[in-house]
Amino acid sequence: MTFADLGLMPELLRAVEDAGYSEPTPIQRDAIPIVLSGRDVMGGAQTGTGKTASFTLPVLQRLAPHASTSTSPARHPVRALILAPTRELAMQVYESVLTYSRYLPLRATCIYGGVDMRAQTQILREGVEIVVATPGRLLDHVQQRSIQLNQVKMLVLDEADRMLDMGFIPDIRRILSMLPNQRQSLLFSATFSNEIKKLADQMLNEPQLIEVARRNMVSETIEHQVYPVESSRKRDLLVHLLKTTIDAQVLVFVDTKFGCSRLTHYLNRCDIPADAIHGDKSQQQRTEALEGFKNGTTRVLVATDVAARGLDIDDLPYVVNYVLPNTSEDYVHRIGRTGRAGKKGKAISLVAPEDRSNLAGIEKLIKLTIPVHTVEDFQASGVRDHSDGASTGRRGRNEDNAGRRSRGSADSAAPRSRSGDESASPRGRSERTRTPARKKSTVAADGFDYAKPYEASDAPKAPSTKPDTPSRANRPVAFLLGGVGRKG
DNA sequence: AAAAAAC
Repeated sequence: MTFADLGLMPELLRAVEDAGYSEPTPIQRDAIPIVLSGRDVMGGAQTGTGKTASFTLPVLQRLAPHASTSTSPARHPVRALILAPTRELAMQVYESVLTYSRYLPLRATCIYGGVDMRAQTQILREGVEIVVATPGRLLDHVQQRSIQLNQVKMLVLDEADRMLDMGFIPDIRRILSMLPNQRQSLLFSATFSNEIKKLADQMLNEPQLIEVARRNMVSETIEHQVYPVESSRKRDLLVHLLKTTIDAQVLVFVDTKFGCSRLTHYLNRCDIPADAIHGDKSQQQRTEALEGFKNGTTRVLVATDVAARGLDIDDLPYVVNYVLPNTSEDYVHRIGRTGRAGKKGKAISLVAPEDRSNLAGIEKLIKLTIPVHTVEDFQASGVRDHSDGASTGRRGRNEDNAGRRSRGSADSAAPRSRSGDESASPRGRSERTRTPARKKSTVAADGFDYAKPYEASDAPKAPSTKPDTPSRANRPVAFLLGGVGRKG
């Protein structure tokens, strides 16, 4: 199966070839012919499946008959409107439009907030056939009369479930009310909640349902890992992982904007170059941060959920949940930044005892019991009801993850940590229970030898660790990381 | 309970 078999025109085939693609992905195979036929589409697909091209390509082809080299604005009315929930996502879709429209005289632009309106207004006045936008700024332009939507014949709602979460529904409704009823509408969503179905009912006309991935499924190329750790030790565990097991680019998710900045600064203090992206940064900083990460300049990007959805980063091998997301669905989205397009990825979650129920919810959603990994001196107990201390133990089912917390007898079934740690912490202690004393094996669960000296530059300058040891270069890692028995 | 999105 080739792109030509899907009925795409030569101008688009050339652009696809230029971009280096030869074979359509499943969602492209399903969606492109249907969109070309003019039907409405309700599309469900996990990210990294080529979803964006599955609508940008046929949209461009549908508009191609209207392409014009004329400079008259009247010859370039807005014919296709694509809405996305975040600015970065809008930009990404816009880039896809640019990539595939290079051999067609169609004009496109991207409209979003946080930047000066005047340049956008100017481009809109000159006329564009395709507008990719976030809802707020689009409405702003509508009010300023710099854009007319009464010629829109194609509407795409990307990441519709996210739009719902973000309370965009009133904006969407307002925008819908300005569009002609005679139009083709495409709605893409990672999940099909009742809310989404309701929106689809109002927005779509006899839609064809395309569901490539089973709902709420996660890519099978992703390896999930859980590291049980007290909250207070998370940052040092992360530093440790970044210096040992995480040997490549990583996207680290946190729960708040403040926490995002704080963790980024801490990593930088530990000589780990890291950048941050969150909603309180200027749009320029956001754009630059994402750019640096996408082109590989930045190894560690710390992000809020602004980066949780849809962002397509080539070959991202690691995602870390420094804090578990608030909803299980968000876990699916976050980790979907890795393991894309059939590539392998690792999703590492640092889980504090208080996040236990959250973890259980995630495991229930993804129908997987995530193997627990431990690093000597960083582990915490009580993260899972009966399997704490398990190293890479693969437990078949999660049948009894819930409702067993009062059963002290679970202890006897608790597997031991791979590092030979026999004193795995008993469950049933209060949360303030410190990590109990344990044997000081120098080789950690991940095979990393703590006793081995390492570069001075690796030393974290954690304020909580005692900085008064003379020769930094010869200090054992465990000590540097504030480790052995410090909290015993 | 936080994040995102218009000024």
